[in-house]
Amino acid sequence: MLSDSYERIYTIVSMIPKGRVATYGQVAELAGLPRQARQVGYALNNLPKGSRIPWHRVINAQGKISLRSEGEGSDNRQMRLLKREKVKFSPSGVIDLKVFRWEP
DNA sequence: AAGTTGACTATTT
DNA sequence: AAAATAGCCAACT
Repeated sequence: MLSDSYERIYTIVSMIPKGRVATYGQVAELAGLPRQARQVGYALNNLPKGSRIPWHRVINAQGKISLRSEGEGSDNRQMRLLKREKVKFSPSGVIDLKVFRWEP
């Protein structure tokens, strides 16, 4: 049984258009849960199995990937998926939020 | 019930 | 510029 907050978060994340990204704080705010960026991450960690939520389009405010076991390796699923969405990464692996941030 | 944890963010070192 | 600190608040144990 998932909390309502989780469902709101999943709903918002599902709305992120292809080729765009959103920060945790932004998702939280859009979901009606301001200041609860952490909760967004928490929710994504508990992603329902089999859901097609584009969790890879959610990144932190620094424009970087925030997965718990990040590691510098290029084999991060998230980065690969984002590249497939035509999202550009800086040489440092940073996404230009000025360009790719989702603005509803 | 009370304390710990965390896919965060902004501020300060 | 990068790393540590503080603030935040719901979910988890």
